[in-house]
Amino acid sequence: MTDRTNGNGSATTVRILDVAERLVQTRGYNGFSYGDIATELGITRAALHYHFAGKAELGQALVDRYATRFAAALAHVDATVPDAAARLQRYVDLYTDVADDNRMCLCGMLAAEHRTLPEPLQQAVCAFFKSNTAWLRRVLDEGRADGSLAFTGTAEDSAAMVLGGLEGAMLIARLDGDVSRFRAAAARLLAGLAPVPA
Amino acid sequence: MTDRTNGNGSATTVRILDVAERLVQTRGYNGFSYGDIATELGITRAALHYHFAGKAELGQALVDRYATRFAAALAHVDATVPDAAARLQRYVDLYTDVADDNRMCLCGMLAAEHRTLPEPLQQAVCAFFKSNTAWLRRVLDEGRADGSLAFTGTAEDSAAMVLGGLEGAMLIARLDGDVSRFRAAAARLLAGLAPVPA
DNA sequence: GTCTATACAGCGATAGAC
DNA sequence: GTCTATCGCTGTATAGAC
Repeated sequence: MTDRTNGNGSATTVRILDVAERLVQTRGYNGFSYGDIATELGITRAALHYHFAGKAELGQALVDRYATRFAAALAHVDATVPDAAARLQRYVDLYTDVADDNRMCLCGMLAAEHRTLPEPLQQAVCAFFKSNTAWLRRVLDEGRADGSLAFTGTAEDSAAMVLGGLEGAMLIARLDGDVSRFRAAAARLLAGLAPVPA
Repeated sequence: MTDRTNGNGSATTVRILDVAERLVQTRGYNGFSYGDIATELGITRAALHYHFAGKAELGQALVDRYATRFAAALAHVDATVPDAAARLQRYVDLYTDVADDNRMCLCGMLAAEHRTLPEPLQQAVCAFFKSNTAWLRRVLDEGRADGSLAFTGTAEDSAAMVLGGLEGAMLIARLDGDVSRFRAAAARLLAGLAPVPA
C-alpha cells in the first residue's frame, strides 16, 4: 500500500490514476503535466512523486491497468457470449463506451505519440494492440467457421481493419463530440462482415 | 516574401514548414519544439520567430498548406479519373503514400491532440475532415449510382467508415513500422465496398 | 534574414521538514 | 502522505545588434 512507484494501494493512488487516465485520453501524454493532476486533486506535484516516481512510471501504470481491464472484459465476453458475431458486437460496444465519454482509447492516443514515449511504454502499447488483434483474429476465424461472419482474405487482415476502423472513428468523432458518427462508422464496419452481404 | 507570420515566400520558410510538418506527423504538435526545428536547420530559435510569429501560427500554416495540397490532389483525381471506384482507390493511394513514410496523417495527428490546440487550429483540422468526408460521400454516391461501388445505408456513414478506417490503420501501422499492415487493412476496407460482395 | 542575449514561465524531479 | 523549497532544464517569446 505504501510502496513507491506502484499503481496499486491507497485511495489517493487510484484517484491519481483516474485523473491521469482521463487526461491522457483527452489531451495525450505530452499534453498534460503533474501540475494538472495535482491541481485537480488539491495536492502538490511533490506528493505525486511519492505515488509514482516519475511520469514514465505513471504512464506505465496507466497502460498496465487499462490493458488488464480490457483483457478481463474480453475474457468475460468469451465466457458469456457463445456466438462469434455477438462477441464481435460486444467488442465494438467496449469501444463505444469510451467514445461516449468523448475520450480517445488510451492506447490509441499513446499510439499517436508513440515516438515520443519512454521505451517501456512503447512496448506496452504495442503489446496491447497485438493482444487485441489476436483476440479479434480468433473471433473472426470462429465466426467464419460457424457462419455468423463472412469475409475474404485472412482473419488477421480483417482484424487489422476492425481495430483500425474503431480507433480511427474514435479519433475523428472526438473532433465535434459527435458520437453518432462513431456509432455509424462502427456499424458500417460490422455490416461489411455480415454473412448475408450488406 | 518578407511578411512575418506567413507561410509563403523564402526558401527558409519552406524548409521550416517541411521540417515542422515531418515533426508533427511523427511526434505530434506537443512533441516537438522550436528548438528541434532550429537545430535541424542550423539556425537559432529566434530566427524562427521571424518567419512565424509563434508556434500557433506555424501550426496554422502547416494545416493550411496540407489542406491545400490535399484539395489539389483530389481535384486532380476528379479531373482525370472518371470511374468512382477508381477515384476511391486513388484516395486510398494518397493515404498509402503517407503511411509508406511511416508518418501519420498531419490532421489525424492533430485530431488526437485536438483539445490542446489553439482554437483556430482546431477549426482548421475540423474543416479538413469535413471536406474529406464531403468528397468521399460524393464519390461513394456516384459509385453506387454507376454500379462501381455497393453499400447499404447512407454514403455519409460509409464515408466516415473509410476516413476513420484509413486514419486508424495508419495510427496502428506506425507502431511497428509495418506498412503492409496498413495496405492490408485499407484493401479490406475497399473490399467491403466492392459491387460483387467480397 | 539571422544573430546574441535575455526574460520568464513551466516542466519533471529531489531533499528534507512535518 | 503531504508539504515547502529549490534545482536544472527546456519551452516560447522578445529586444536589439549586425
